[in-house]
Amino acid sequence: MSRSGADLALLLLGGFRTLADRATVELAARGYEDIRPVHDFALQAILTGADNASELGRRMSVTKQSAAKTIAVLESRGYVERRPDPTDRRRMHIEVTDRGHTMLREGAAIFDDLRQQWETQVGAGAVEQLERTLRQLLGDTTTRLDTPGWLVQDLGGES
Amino acid sequence: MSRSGADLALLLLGGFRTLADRATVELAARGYEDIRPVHDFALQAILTGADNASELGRRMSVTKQSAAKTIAVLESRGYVERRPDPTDRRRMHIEVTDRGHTMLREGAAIFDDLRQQWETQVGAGAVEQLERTLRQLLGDTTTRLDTPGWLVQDLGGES
DNA sequence: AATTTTGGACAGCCAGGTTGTCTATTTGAG
DNA sequence: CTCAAATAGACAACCTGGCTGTCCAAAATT
Repeated sequence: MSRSGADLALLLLGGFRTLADRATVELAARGYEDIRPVHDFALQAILTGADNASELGRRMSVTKQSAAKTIAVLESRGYVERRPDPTDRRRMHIEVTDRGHTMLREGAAIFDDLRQQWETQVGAGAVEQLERTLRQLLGDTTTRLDTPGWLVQDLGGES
Repeated sequence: MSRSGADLALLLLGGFRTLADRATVELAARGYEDIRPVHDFALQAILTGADNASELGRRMSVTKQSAAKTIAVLESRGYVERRPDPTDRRRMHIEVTDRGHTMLREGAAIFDDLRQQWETQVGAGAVEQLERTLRQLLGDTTTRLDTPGWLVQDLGGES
């Protein structure tokens, strides 16, 4: 029964939110309470070369001002440090701290874990198939994951 | 090659964004320039019984204040009308206007169209499989699609 | 009749984007 | 070598779309 296209969109969003929300909860449980997936991804971008605000902005498809704000948050939380670039005095070089590295590792582990849970639910083949289809559909589209204010939601504490 | 769980999350988000962004563009092209999928979904909720702010809030898992804001937007754009409920003078009854109905139909058509495009890209079977898997994984989780500020993005006008 | 619940509105706050403006520095053209 | 253009970053002001808190009027319940 071919459902509507809107349903399909909702399912995709639901899938992402489920993963992201659970990851947020897990991260919080491990002591990274003030962090959401966006920060995780930003950190990853920084680690892989986007070591200044302008470049980070380009990578994440947001303005450099927004990128600077994100960096400020990461810095205040102790995940990165900023220091003047010795060769270009306009730049502030961004470096991921030890805490940042650790958080990144934990984050990746959590996501991998979630993926595995899904595999036990529907079989590894189904998850792979899902990924393959999506990859094929999206091609090389870069996904910007900006301003998901909703990632910060309560997540329904089991009060 | 089993990629990381984070990739999977990004793919899901990317899939949703692709659909949502394209739908926004299409809607705009058809004269609904000030509308994003959230409004579409809110309208749908209103149509199916959430005919007052408090109820709409419950349906969309947001506060009644937020729901009221959304309604105010929809009203100012002419998609709904508010009129006092004759039987309960606390309530403002919300009604979808003709324009609202039309927009809803167009929106659904657009999403269906996008889905069909995907089917021609990867085959109807793959899309169905993807849906089946996601449905299985998500179960009866209700997806809240609040505050996607990012749905409003430029979408890279082809200047 | 009095209390509790509910619907709605208003104010103020926050996050995370945006544009616009400005300075310092580097780069590149002539 | 000099001067113009591009780039990095910061600051301010604004917008959207959530949130909480407070408050009032109208049900609903006791």
